[in-house]
Amino acid sequence: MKTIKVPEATIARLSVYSRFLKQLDENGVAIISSGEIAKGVDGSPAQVRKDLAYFGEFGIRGVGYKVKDLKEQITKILGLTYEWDVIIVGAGNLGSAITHYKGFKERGFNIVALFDKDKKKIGLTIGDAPIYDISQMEKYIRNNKVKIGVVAVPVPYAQKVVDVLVNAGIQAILNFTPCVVTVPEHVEFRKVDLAVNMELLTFNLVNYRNII
Amino acid sequence: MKTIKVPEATIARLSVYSRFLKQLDENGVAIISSGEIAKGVDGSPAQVRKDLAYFGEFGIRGVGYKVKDLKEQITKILGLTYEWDVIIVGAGNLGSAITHYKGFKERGFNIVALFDKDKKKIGLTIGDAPIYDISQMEKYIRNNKVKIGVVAVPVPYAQKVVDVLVNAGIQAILNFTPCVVTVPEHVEFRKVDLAVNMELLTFNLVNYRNII
DNA sequence: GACTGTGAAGCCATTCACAGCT
DNA sequence: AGCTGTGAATGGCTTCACAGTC
Repeated sequence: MKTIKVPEATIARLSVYSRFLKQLDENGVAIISSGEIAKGVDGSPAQVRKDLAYFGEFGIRGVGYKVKDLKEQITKILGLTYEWDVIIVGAGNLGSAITHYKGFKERGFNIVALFDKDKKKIGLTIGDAPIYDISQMEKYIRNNKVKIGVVAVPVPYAQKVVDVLVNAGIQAILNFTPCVVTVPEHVEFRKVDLAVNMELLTFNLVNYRNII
Repeated sequence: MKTIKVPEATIARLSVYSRFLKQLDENGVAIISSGEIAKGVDGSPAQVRKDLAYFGEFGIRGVGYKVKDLKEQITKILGLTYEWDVIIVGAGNLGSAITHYKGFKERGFNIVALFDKDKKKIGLTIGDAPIYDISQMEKYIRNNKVKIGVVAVPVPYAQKVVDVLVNAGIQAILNFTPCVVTVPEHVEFRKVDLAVNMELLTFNLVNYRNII
């Protein structure tokens, strides 16, 4: 258990390195330098080395990194040596898209169930994942010891859904709803805000590029 | 035209303030302090003031900010006084979810068309937006002077799609494909990486919370 | 008295540059 | 000679604390 603080940006990059290394490994590349990693992920060599240095010495001086070893180390750091069961709350378009998203299964995240309040959807499946009534959610989380929940419901329900998740003992939440929700300290929480990303684009267009 | 550099994090927060102010305005709130904004968006009062100070003096000392005025100012800063036409490349689950996403239309982003290579999808519509053949994309962008494109295609096609967008004169790209793509300097580019967000959660679970 | 606007301080992340291995 | 690992320097964002205004 490390005590020094690792920047969040470092973890985000490790995730990207890890995908890149997986590719390299599949293509039979055995050794790679920080400079080549940097090129492959659009970063700087020094940053690649610094990021890795938070967790140990994985390279060979004068040579580089063994692709297979480094990939495994990062996989372990990111907690991806296990598969994670994930539930999705909200079986609308976004919930459905996330369920189908290839990137999750590839990385060890299994969507095991969706929950919705719309009676017409209950009993259907999306991909392999069944849709259950939201009233069953708390029990399901407890029985199956689900640790990760994704929230993809309309804004007015978000806080209520999060409260149920927390109450059921979920450990981590990824929220796609564009509103502020409060979560107790002991639950990991992240937000993906699509509108904010769009508005970062338009800000730059009008302020730095004289569009319109 | 400002020359001092505004942190990207500031813009992201402005986007959130702006939504919060819209709510307040709809609820008839006329004046608000930086402290109350901070509470509403889960931030700090000093940060709210600093963020706003990059763009001018919008408040009244001893009083606070006029909600309506501030909302309008931020709307202008973010470039949201216009409506933006947006096209989506990839009419799969993700493209479809983004098209339906309420948060975009509310903020002035109109999905005007989708493009796909699957002949079975061509001619269908998602919401109000028609799906066209990808071969028509370049012409469509030129004719309609579309400025923003969203990329939601499988990894192997991402770079090719981006090249076509750039070539057609698109100004900004929001990319949902989890891979590195290169874009020329003059095009605004942002990436939303769902797997990275998930892995930030699992990293924290295994490293700081002893899960598993 | 209350709240904004802001220079200064503090903190955190990235980049530099070089010592240490192979 | 080549590349990693890392302390030091830099740069940037956030927080502090207080002067200025209503």
